[in-house]
Amino acid sequence: MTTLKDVAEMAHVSVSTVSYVLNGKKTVRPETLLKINAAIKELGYYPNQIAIGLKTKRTYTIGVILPDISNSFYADIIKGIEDTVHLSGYSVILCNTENDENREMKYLNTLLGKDIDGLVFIGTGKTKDISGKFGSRPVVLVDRKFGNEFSSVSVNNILGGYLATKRLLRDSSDIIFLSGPASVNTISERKIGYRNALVEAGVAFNEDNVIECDFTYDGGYNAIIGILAEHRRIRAVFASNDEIALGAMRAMIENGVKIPDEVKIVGYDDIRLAAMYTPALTTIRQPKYKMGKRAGELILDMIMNKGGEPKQVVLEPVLVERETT
Amino acid sequence: MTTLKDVAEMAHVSVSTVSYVLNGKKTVRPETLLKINAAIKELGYYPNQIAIGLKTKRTYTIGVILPDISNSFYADIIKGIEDTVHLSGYSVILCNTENDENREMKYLNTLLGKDIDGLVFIGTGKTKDISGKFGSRPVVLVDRKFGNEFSSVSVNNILGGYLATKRLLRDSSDIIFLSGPASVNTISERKIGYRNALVEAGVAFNEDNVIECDFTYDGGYNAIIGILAEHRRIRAVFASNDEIALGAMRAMIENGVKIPDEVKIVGYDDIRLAAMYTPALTTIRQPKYKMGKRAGELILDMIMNKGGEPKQVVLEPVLVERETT
DNA sequence: TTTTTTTGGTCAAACGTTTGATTTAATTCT
DNA sequence: AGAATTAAATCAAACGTTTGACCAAAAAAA
Repeated sequence: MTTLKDVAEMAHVSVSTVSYVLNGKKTVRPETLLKINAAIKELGYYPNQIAIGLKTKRTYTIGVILPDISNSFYADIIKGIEDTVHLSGYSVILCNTENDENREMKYLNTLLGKDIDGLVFIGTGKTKDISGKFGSRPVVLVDRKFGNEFSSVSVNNILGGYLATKRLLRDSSDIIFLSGPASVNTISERKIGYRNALVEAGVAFNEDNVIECDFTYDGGYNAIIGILAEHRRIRAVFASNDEIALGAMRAMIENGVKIPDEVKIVGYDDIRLAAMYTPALTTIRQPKYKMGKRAGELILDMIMNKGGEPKQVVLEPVLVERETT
Repeated sequence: MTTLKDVAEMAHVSVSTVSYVLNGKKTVRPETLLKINAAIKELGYYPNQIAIGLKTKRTYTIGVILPDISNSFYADIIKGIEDTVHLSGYSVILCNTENDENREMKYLNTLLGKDIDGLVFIGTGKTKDISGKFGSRPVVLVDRKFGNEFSSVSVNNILGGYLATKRLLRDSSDIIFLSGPASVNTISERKIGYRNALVEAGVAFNEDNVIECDFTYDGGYNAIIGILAEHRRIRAVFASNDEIALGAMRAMIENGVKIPDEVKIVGYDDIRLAAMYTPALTTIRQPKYKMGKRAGELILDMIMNKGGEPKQVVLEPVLVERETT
């Protein structure tokens, strides 16, 4: 490895001179500049970020903790983050928790030791009290919120639920809500939106119409199979994510119910599959990439300006209409 | 930030003593141990990895360069990598090139400066000569190969093409190969497998049956629409990835051709959608997660054992049969 | 008891930078 | 030409660790 010292020796100047020109903090005589540049090139020198980090307390690295990178929702978010921060010279450390709180804790500690400049945190949601877990560094929460203590970027889930339900209401007032686990915050908000749309339209909210199922393809599938087994008529379904919707559709197709002729469906998220399915799924699009982008901007801002007041940015979901409605 | 020095002062010992106990490199009197541990706890001390890295030349960080994290193929790979290396205390830096060679170059330089311990590289494929780009650190290539100069983990694409074609051959000898860009290595290997299966079965290889299309859903869709427009009869399709297959299916469904009754289809990759589609797609599964896992193991091995001979591991794809055959 | 060995601990240099303080050289002003 | 100013370059300490060399005291061997 070539160091500043090697360069300095070759150029017959001091280490600090080289450092100064590298950082453009002082001017030097044109000829010295030439010598130094020549030496740098000749030796193939590049600065050691570790040493710089030790001195400056800036690592140009941010950590991202998230539940599952192979879930396209999170993949899109991290892509948004990486895309924006890399423009400012930052790298991102990926921490995949697999929804395991212990692993989450472990990563938190690792990252603290690594002296990251900032952290984007998408928790498992199992840990309720996260205050004081981050030390004093900039943190932004994504798709989660804990009061106003931390900066966050989230999307308006109440609106999302409302939009979906309202669309369905055009065709039927009997709408089944295929809910994920009610304990998850985002889900319960979607339910509120669902309810709001209902009461606004003057239709009674009926708890029997909300069915709590696994947050998966199979969850949706089984839920519909269950309903069908009761010989209950289905007219419209709002699924709290797209995979559930797809599973539900599968169950219907298998049982010969026609979509969208007999049943209308709207999902949530707008994952890649949604548009590729046949029939293509109407859904509430989450601005995933944008969430990541805004999170990246927020964290960069906090790093540059040494904190400041926590900011809450909330994005708006949009209904994208396709073939299931 | 609390440092070793703070701990040392509080425990009334020297800095080195604390360091030694932290690393378990020397034994100390039980009472000193107690004092030190107490001080560590009291101060909430955790070691500064940057400083450690500077001294030891070990950052416990590996870089992963890949074309697109929002592509589930790569997402699964990086998940495999992260899962395995994190067990040995390594973090991964994510570098998303967006298939841009300039960005790829930039990341390479950044990572060199960061003093990563190793690099997993999934190039854009546009850069042909990658020798000498990595300096001397451990590198493993995934899903790509450049002679035997570097360690690599890849999957046997010839076998994959063969397996798919052989399955299709059971129903028809007229098999269309929806190829991605022929310039990509993995694709051309799949084509070789396709050809091998054909000749083995004594059916003539017909270049008209291989259709080069975009490596996307739309690519597959358009290709089939094109064929249908020529009133050409389709009996079996081997698509070089699942998205192409899905697009192709869409085109067929729209035109009333029955799958699998009239046309059999097999895709490639086994992405998440494949199983969720209706009809569920028969496909060649790439062991994505395992590829990542093996890559992680390889890089760890190289780090521990200071290099050694480059190893080539090649994994086997498997046919997973679903509803389109 | 004296010498040797072991145990428990400290010293100080080093890793590759940055940067305030300082020195030296070059330029401008009388 | 000499003094004053400015520009260019250097010194040396610091960042938080690790680790080979060293030392003192206690334990074991002579």
